[in-house]
Amino acid sequence: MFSQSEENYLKAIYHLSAISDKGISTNSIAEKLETKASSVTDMIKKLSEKKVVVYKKYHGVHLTEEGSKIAANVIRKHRLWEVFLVDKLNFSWDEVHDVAEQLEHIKSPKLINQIDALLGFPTHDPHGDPIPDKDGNLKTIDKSLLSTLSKNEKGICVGVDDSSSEFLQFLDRKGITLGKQIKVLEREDFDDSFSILIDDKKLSISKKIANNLYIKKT
Amino acid sequence: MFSQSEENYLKAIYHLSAISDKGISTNSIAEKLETKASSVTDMIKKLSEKKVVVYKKYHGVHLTEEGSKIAANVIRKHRLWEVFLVDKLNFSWDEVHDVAEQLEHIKSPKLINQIDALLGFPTHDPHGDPIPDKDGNLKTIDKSLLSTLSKNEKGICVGVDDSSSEFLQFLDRKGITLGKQIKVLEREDFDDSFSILIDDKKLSISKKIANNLYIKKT
DNA sequence: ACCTATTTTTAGACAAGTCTAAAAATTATT
DNA sequence: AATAATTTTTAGACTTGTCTAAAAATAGGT
Ligand SMILES: [Mn+2]
Ligand SMILES: [Mn+2]
Ligand SMILES: [Mn+2]
Ligand SMILES: [Mn+2]
Repeated sequence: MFSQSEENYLKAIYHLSAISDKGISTNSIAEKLETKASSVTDMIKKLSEKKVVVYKKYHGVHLTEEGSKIAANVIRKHRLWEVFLVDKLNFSWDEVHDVAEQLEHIKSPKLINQIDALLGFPTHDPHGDPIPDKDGNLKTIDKSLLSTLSKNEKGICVGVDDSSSEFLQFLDRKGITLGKQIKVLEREDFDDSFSILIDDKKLSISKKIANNLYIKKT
Repeated sequence: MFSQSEENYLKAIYHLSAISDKGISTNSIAEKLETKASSVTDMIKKLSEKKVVVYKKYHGVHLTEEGSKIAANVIRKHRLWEVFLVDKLNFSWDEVHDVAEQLEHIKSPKLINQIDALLGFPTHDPHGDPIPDKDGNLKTIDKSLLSTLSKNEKGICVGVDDSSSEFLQFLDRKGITLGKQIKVLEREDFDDSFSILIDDKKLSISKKIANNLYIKKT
């Protein structure tokens, strides 16, 4: 069995692995978990003992097959709970993360399978992130950051890169929610801002926003 | 904020207080939590520092107003989650306890209030135990152990004293579930067993069972 | 290749929660 | 009231997970 803390480390390493595919550095884990590098080194040794990560001193870690499965399962639980909170309990997408961070550690296979069924076996969480299946496999859909679209390209909002409540509430205020159709009217080379069309309304989108919103081109 | 462990101690003391109303002994807490008396003494000191129990060395503890509220709230969460598991996720009444034991420690007022609403503000858990309201008040219904009924008395099954899955599964096999009408046909003085009528069928009930099943007389 | 800046690991400490074994206090028995 | 049995507390130790400060290794720049 793995402790809450161990699960959080595995999850962090899993997420970091999606970007770099090299050994995951001690510092990057520390930053993600808001802890100190020395704590990370300690924990990594323990996880290495348990055969869920491979550790080469001074050269970072990567997950073993088993470690990867455990991490994917925690992420599966996290995202299913997020869907539950939004679909069944009227939470908004910017309120779910902290609660899911707790719920993801509940140990009961039946519980999460029943939640999965109750929700109709959803494939994505409220932020557009894919939900791993029971074996830990997850299919990534084809999506692009808004910032990579060119003038006149169209698409549907399918996800966010930053799930902070500040960003999500900002999107809410602008009327941007997942599923909405958008079209790029203009790219401003000057400040990398965008002019887009959404709900038949023209909207100005800063560089920062464009770098955190995923679009599925149509 | 209170840790998972602290919450479990408060809950144990709360439950023990329902029976004795004298100072709760170190040993009884240790037994309930399956830990050692020395560990209990340590924890009690900490809880006393935090003003949630009153502690007199060698003479046991009792909850303060605040401690009682915290305990009632944990119990409220435990029982609401149990109802959720049975009503919404097809758990049977003998499967819910261990999962609820984990879920009761999730910290999110909104979460539990929404669960409460989703369930239609239930007043009792699947074992017939009352659910405390938001202020920690709980109304006890008038119920008697089957073992206290006399010949020809009638009533409805409203609760169990022992919630172990062994006992609950035993009741299931006998066809005894909450809400069912029963009538005492005979009391055997020899072994304190009972002969009862349930679903128009005659059933023999041992002393042990009669001591763990609550009836609301009608 | 050498020096410097950065990253990572080690060493030692601490808080929370638990345990065993021994001492102290309470309660029960004669 | 004295002694025996039981309960409770203390003392010291251990585990998990964390931290700070110092040492060691790596990576970068000239
Ligand atoms: Mn978490
Ligand atoms: Mn999410
Ligand atoms: Mn219960
Ligand atoms: Mn419980």
